Amino acid sequence: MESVLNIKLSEKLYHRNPVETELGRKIISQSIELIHELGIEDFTFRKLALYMNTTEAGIYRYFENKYRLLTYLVDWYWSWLEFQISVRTKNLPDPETKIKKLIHLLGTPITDDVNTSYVDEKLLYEVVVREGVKTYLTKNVEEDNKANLFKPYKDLCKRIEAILLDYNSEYKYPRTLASTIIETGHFQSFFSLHLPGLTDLNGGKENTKVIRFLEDLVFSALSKK
Amino acid sequence: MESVLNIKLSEKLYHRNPVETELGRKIISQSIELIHELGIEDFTFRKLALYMNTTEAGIYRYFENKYRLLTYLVDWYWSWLEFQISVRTKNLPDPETKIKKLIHLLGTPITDDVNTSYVDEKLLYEVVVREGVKTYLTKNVEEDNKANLFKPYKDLCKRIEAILLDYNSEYKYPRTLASTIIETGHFQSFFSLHLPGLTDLNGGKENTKVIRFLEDLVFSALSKK
DNA sequence: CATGTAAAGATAGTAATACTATCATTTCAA
DNA sequence: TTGAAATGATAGTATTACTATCTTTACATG
Repeated sequence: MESVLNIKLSEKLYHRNPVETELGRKIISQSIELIHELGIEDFTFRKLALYMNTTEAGIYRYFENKYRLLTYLVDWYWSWLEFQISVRTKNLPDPETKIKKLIHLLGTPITDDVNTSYVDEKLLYEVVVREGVKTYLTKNVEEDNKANLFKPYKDLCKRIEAILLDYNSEYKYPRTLASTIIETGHFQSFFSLHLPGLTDLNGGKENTKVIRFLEDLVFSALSKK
Repeated sequence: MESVLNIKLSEKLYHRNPVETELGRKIISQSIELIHELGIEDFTFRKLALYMNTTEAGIYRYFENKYRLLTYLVDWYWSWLEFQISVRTKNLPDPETKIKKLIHLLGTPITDDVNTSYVDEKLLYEVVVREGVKTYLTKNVEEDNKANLFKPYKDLCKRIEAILLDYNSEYKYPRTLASTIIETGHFQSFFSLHLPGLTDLNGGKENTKVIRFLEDLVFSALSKK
């Protein structure tokens, strides 16, 4: 077994399942590196083929185009994160601690998970922060949504929603708050690194300040008046 | 005078100032339509030239590439919105009313402003919601930021920050909350239209539910404990 | 009225992108 | 040993993302 943790993703995402072959797994790991380096706009399958010493046609056998590949990577990340959250909050005593834990998990690029050999989670986290929204902010969202391409994201939102409701079952917008936490965590983390003028959260080590902001925001929203 | 309201944008955004010529203004109005129709990924200068019955080379004389044009449009929108907020909150009696007003302005695509002849604000609003973040979620953010390409966005955040502080001068994250309101407003509005599974805000007319969620979120965050 | 200049139109060309197709070779499993 | 699946090698096509050049139009000024 190459990987202890096996993440199953929709077959609509690929032509040939990349986790089943050597080349497929190499496409995953190397594309994370190259998208990280170039950004999705400048990233091409030709460049990836050169980068990993294979042929363009070979990559097209696995993925229809670079946006499908990106969606695959992002979906993989959401599934992995949901798994992390489920495992790491399971035995926590109360909902408050759970919420703190999950905000922490959302904001912290975890050091490379030894159970997933061909994915560098730290790098993937940065790719998801910068490129993730580009999977759904498109003209064909609805079509892609019908094909269930955003299921892992929805599942993650639902899990977070359940934890939020556990803390305050009266709260009116649990799912909205769930997606807000995820997206806000990402773009504030991006701002603090690259556009410091847009946030008060710079300077701190890692994302500690983003995490504190989110805690403040979430607990004030959830507290009953 | 074609346009009563004149918005001045950085010269780094264009080769030739589009507002000064007939063709330039036509590029603005028609590109909003075509980006709205195709999405920025499928939009090309060639298609735009065909669409507006001119030549590709002509468009390149105004804008370096489609992303610069997009940034121009988005910057225009932020400047226009900041102006709207400043005018429409100026004479309001108290900070609470001002905050409500600005959330309303952020969430509502205002019907076409008669003062800006060559821009359809409703259409532009939808373009900004779907494509806006793609101007800064790139590999070259920092470079573009140095060239001041995001100044209108920063100015808007600062204005919102000032209003938030007016309501509660003790609040620790006013600028972060400002950018959070803007971005959350956009993507929740997008979710409610295209990915209803991700939000509790569907069904309502226009963005009223998004607006109510934001009010709830902002006032809980700002209220002193 | 003549003339100069700025803008726009017309046309062409080039390197890179985004694919698809075909055929040969390797691998490994029955 | 044989056959299927995966990979590699090569080629080709339409489109994209530009740049360059030359002509025409418009209009402003002396």
